[in-house]
Amino acid sequence: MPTMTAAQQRAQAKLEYDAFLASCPSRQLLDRISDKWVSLVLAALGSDGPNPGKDCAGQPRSMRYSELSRRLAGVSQKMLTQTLRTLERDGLLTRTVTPTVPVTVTYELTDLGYSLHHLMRGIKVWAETHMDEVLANREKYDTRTT
Amino acid sequence: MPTMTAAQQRAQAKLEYDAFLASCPSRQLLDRISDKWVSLVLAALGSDGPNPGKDCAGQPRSMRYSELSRRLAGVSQKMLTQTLRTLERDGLLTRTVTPTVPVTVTYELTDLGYSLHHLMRGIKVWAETHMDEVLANREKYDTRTT
DNA sequence: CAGGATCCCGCTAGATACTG
DNA sequence: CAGTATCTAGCGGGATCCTG
Repeated sequence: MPTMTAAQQRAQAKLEYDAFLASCPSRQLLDRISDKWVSLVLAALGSDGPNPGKDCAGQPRSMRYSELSRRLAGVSQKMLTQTLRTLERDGLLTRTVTPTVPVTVTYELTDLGYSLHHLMRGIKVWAETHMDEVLANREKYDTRTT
Repeated sequence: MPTMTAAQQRAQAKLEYDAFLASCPSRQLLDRISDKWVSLVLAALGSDGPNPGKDCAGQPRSMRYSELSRRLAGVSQKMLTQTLRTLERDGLLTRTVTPTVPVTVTYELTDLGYSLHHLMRGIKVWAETHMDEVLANREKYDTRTT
């Protein structure tokens, strides 16, 4: 096993983690990012809300806590805070505290977070795009006489 | 109450579904596909396990229940069955029962499921790829004296 | 404004046992 | 083999109150 190309070594290193294995850390990571609020937070931070047409402008957008809270309709402060904390811990976003009169806290995606944003946004768009199809499939499934 | 404002109608027409809204069906769909087992099932069905090198060959791969059970280490029959049922109901995969001596059941992605597979696989790969980075970030976060 | 802390309910995931 | 059925513990997550 002496000769191994650099590419092979790199490939091996990449396969180091396998989310199919229960004990693999990447399984936990997958579980963590496979979360409704995570996907929505990332989607919100990655693109501006009011004008979704001009998406992926390049630079991440920063948002305040209250902005996020409003954008993600129905989220509780607990879940929002919790989600933001874990995302910050994982290095997906940064939390900036500005000591203004009432304190101002802004959140912004890191490069790492932005890389995931692209994927997550795709998931969200998929859900919105294929909603009709899925709905139709469910109806077919539920009304089959079999 | 039957009358809807013009703004509401326009909003409805423009972006029929918006996962940011709590009441939108796509929010539920997003929640459903934002699931550990969903992502793993889709990842498993989309590409062969033993030889992941020859990925995305074009036609979906069919797998038996027991195959999936083995591939997704740590999954309970309940969760696997439940996940497969909902995915079937949503039209993401097909369930085929072959009345052999011991009954044989195979699962296979539909075109719709395959379209999602690409995205989900990206998420899984992302988790495996950036695991080290995330782990490092966590350590930094936990050991900061601030 | 942006959370921290606490209580507590509900659903869900897991374990176990049974079946066609 | 490929599930279904049942029971239960655990915790995800909402509601509420409080703070810098």
